[in-house]
Amino acid sequence: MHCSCLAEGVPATPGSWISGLAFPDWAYKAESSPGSRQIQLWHFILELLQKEEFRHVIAWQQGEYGEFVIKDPDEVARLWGLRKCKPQMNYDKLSRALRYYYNKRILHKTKGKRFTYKFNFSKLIVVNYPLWEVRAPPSPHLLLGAPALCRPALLPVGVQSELLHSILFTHRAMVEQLMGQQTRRGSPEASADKKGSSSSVHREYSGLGGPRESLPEGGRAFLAEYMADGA
DNA sequence: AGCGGAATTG
DNA sequence: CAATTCCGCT
Repeated sequence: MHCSCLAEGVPATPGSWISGLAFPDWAYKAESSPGSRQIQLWHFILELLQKEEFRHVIAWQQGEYGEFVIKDPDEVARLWGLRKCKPQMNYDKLSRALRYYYNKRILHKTKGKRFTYKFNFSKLIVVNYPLWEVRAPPSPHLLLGAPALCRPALLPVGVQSELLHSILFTHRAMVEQLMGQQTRRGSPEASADKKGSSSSVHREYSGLGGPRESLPEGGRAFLAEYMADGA
């Protein structure tokens, strides 16, 4: 169904990992056990954030990389309680859970801004994924790792495809907003094919710095970004 | 609104 | 182990 990533013939040594390329620490521990793991709050947040039908409930803060605003705290709490079968959930409890993420370095609070938090995507992220490429960084927030651009990266075993999906969408959405570039050709999104085949996320990522060269080695492209803030 | 300790839970 | 519940403090 998915994950042609690891079966590409490249020896995927668990633990060893192309130098300099990594997900944030917390991205590794999503669903360690096969299939059956309880949904995590940050995962759920990411999930809501990537669907535009919740734009009025929770959304990325334009201009700030990784920063999001909970526009309707009660509704988010209700949704979260629905997912976890916790009808007594409210924003007070949910926010406590979010606060536990501070120490875990997953989130931190944006002081002064109401209901505003920020993901700690502090590290370079490079993903081996079909037909994805990001080029020249017009924004001061984005520094493209030139040496990393044309180097293949393996997905670590911990990162599951679902999470990968979320992170990819997260990146695209945030990059778009950073560029002030809501312009999409046609109608992308994962609307059509969420499940199905491995080739579900085919989207030409153009518009980031004009015309590009063709993709390296037969359809494989690499997404490379630095997140703005440090730890 | 936001923080974090403490006890509890599955 | 990641919340959930409760709550006193600022």
